[in-house]
Formats: sequence, structure tokens, C-alpha cells
Amino acid sequence: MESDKLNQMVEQSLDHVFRALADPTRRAILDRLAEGEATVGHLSEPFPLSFAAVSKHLGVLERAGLVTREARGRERMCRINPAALKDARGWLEMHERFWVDRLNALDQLVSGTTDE
Amino acid sequence: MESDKLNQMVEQSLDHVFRALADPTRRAILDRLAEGEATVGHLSEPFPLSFAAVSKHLGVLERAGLVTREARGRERMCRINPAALKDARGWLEMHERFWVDRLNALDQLVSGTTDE
DNA sequence: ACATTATTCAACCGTATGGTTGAGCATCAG
DNA sequence: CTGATGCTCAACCATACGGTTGAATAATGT
Repeated sequence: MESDKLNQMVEQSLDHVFRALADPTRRAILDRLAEGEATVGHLSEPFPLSFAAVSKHLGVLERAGLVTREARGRERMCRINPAALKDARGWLEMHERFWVDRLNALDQLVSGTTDE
Repeated sequence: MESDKLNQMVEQSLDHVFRALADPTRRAILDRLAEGEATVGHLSEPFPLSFAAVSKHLGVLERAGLVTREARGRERMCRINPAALKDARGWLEMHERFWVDRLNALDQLVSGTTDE
């Protein structure tokens, strides 16, 4: 299989998405962005942060594929991209199910019961 | 509502879980751990890392609630905890759905069509 | 042309992260 | 008791992160 490279790409994508989501400010930005596109300035309003800080956060979110920035005049319109969550959610669902199954199997081994 | 504190706790939990998952080594450890409990030494075998490094990674995973370590003799048995994924998966599902709905609504506004 | 507005860039700061090494602490085997 | 084993702790290093400020860039307004 040549899907090693693909796998590595997914791994990196997971790195970026999870890391991007691991910050409350960034999650708040995403929440705000879910209510519609907004400029960087408008986005930074509710936060006690400098303009540049929010711009950096948007950079992180953009690199993770979670938002896109499009130059419109002298402003930058930011838009959310739900598709980028797919890998992360897929990983979580897959693994949660997998783990639970494994643990159930172990429990049955220990107790010896085949209850259910 | 007094659920501010609860909300903040969930937020912090999200921070820890997402951050813990944002590292390929840690995800690999979790994968290995899904196949059954293992000692720190056994866990660190497949990685080109020092013992202590893996121990630190386990500390991060433990603080995120994703694994538990239990002293058994002079060894430490590590076990996975699927429940800790719940908050993260919940957040992702909730938001992905929310975002998609919002974007669909916006699309309809723009195009004017109410197609499905 | 000029000043203003919107945003990024660059440099810097403090702290956190991921890694190493070596010492230290229990625990097991002899 | 002694020595080896399993693991953590502490110190250290390089790099990354989240934040600031001030300068640079680009489009708008007058």
C-alpha cells in the first residue's frame, strides 16, 4: 500500500486541528464565526486581546483548515469551514468505539460472564 | 444559572483533551493502549524515545483523563479511559452540526432557493 | 497628496512543550 | 544486604506558543 503518505497527511491534519481546538479563545472565535462571516476587527472586538493576537489565532485556525480568510477590499473576511472537523471527529468516533469494545471484551474475559 | 463554573470546567477539560490528542506520539500510545493495559516500559518500547519522555506523555494523557496509571508492584499499569473522549466528541459533533446548519442557512439566503 | 483604517509583519518577552540525561526511590531477585 | 529493574523527578536545552508593541503595507476617505 502506498497510503503511508496519505496516512501521514491525515496525522498532521489531526495535529493541527486538535491543537487549534485546544485553546478557548480559538474555540470562541469559531463559535462567533458560526453566526456568519466576519472581519478580523469585528472578531477581535469581544476579546481583551490585541488585534495582532487575534490575527495570529486566525492564522492557526487557517493552517488547521478550520477557517478561510479572503481579502475583500482592505478588510479580511473570515469564514468557517466545517469540513475540517471531519478528520478529528472521525478519529474520535472511531477510537471511542474501538476502546469501548476492547474494554468490554476485557471485562467479559475477567468476569467470565457473557451477559448480554 | 450557576452553571458558569461547570461550563468553565468543561472548557478546561476540552483544553486538556484536545491538547493531549494533538500529538502523534500520544495518539499512538492511546492506540497501543486500546489493545489492553500495559506498563510504561512496555509502552515505550516501540518509540525511539527515552523512558522519561514516554512517562511525561503519559502524564499529559493522565491529566486529560484519557488514561489512568495504577501502581502494581514496582510497575505502573496504564489503562485507557474512553469516557474522557465524551466531552471532546460532544463538542465536535455539536459544533459541526451547528456550523453546517448555519452555512446552509446562509447559502439559502444568498441563492434565494429553498431547495430541500 | 494626505491622513485614516484594516490588517499583517517583525521583534521581543515569559512561559510551556517535548526532548535529553542523571539522580533518586521503590520493589523484586539473589 | 546487595544489586538489578521500573519508574519518576529534577535540571537543563531548544523550540514553540500566546501575548505585547511598533513599524510596514494596502485600500479608503477627503
